Amino acid sequence: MRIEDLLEIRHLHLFRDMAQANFEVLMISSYAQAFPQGLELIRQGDPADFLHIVLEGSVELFAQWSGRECTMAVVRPVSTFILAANIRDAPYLMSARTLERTRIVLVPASDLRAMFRRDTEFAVAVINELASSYRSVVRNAKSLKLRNSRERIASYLLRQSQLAGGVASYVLPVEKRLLASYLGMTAENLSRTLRTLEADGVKIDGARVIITHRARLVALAKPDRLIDGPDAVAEQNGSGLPVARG
Amino acid sequence: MRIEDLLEIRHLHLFRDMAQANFEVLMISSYAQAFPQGLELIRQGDPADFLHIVLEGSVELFAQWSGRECTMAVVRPVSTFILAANIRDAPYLMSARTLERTRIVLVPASDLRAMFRRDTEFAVAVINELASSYRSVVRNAKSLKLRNSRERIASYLLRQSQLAGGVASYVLPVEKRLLASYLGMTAENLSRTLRTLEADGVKIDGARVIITHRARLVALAKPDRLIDGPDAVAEQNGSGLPVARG
DNA sequence: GGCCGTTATTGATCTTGATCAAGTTACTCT
DNA sequence: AGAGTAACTTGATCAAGATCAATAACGGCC
Repeated sequence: MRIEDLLEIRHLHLFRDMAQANFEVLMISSYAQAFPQGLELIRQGDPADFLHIVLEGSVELFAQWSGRECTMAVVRPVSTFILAANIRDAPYLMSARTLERTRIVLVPASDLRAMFRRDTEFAVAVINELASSYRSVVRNAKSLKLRNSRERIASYLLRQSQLAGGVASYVLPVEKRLLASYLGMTAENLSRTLRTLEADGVKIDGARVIITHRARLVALAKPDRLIDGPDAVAEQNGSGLPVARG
Repeated sequence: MRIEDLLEIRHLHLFRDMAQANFEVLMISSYAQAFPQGLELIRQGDPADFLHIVLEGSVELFAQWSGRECTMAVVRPVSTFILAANIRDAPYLMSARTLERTRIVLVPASDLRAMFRRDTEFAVAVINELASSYRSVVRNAKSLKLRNSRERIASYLLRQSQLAGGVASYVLPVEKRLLASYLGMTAENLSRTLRTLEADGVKIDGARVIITHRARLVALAKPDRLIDGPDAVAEQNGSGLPVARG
């Protein structure tokens, strides 16, 4: 593995505080690998052998049931995914596929499980990471159960604006098809609703979002810090869609 | 606190493996308290000062937004809830109210956070608890996004039957109103759908469920271990509704 | 037992969102 | 550049589920 990769991984909350020697032990049995676009990295139900760290590219986490499929999250560099399955030594609950050419580091799950018994700082980091992930999914479930699709779209658009620094205009970080699935609706419905949202203070031009009347959009979205954050770690791990850039 | 309460708490996965001395440290600053029915124990957004352990009774976890409300889980003895908020030292994402007279032990969150730095076995237990809770919520989100309400009801009924030991007849462990909210639908819709499910192998008589043609119900529910479990810890913590008794 | 408030059911209607079916635009690949 | 594919949009229709309204059943409580 490259030196610069090791440094990036070392900067993750998960690995930041552990002893250098222990970090090296973990990394010695890990390896980086590049995957082409559209490759299924993980199939739900498979045993969780490796913690995955995305170095470059992006990965979609999705779930399947009875011939249906939905997007659960998109993971961007540099962050880890499916930590919980590794820890429980249980089958993956989600599948994963690359959205583009992606470079990933694979850390053997057995080494992880051994390590947090030996390194307290690492154990604490794992605890914090899991607690954050848990809270992210709870937020997500709240949004799904308490909001209708119009409100989910509005709050998503608003949150992306905040994450990009409060800008009024930005580009959607993912395809609309995928966004629709993430928000729990069909692509057609997203498209239609985006159009009707022009009356509520946001204009869509292709992948570009322009907030024309923030107050009106806020009145519709009713953003709530207990659903929409801010939550420092939520956007870094695999529990949300990636951040938009202005 | 009573000796028998301490013993029950000690048997929880979370506290089972830690050193006795450390357990006592945690318990010395904790206290048990009884609450009447219908009391709001926690309001979402409040700072997470205490880990809650239910000794007797039952507690509903619910979420509110914009005047709407939905049930997220029901916690039964003996188990803990809102561990993640305590760990993150962050506001509660969910509210909690007693469904009946309930006895609860409150453990100061600051003591918890100090303790998993000192006791590795406790840290490992916290890691396992959080990983399980995370997976439970993911299962829940999958069910909400991939299944329609008819399928959610069918799989819920089937799962309860399994949890009660594979019995063909059992009593619903919660009010239908609450079940409807947990499953993400209105009470009217649950009522109506339950009726139409008679054609699919399950009969409802008040709170009693009688599975008349299991194969037919299975064909509709398409139970999936990656959504419906089994998952040893899921039912013990605050991530699911309680288990039915036959 | 009978009263009262809550929960459950049932029916009628309405809204939201899904589905089906074209079209159009955008992107990729050679 | 142009063909081919995939993504997006738009319209028409349909189905699922919500809402509103009224009644029925249940569960505590004196």
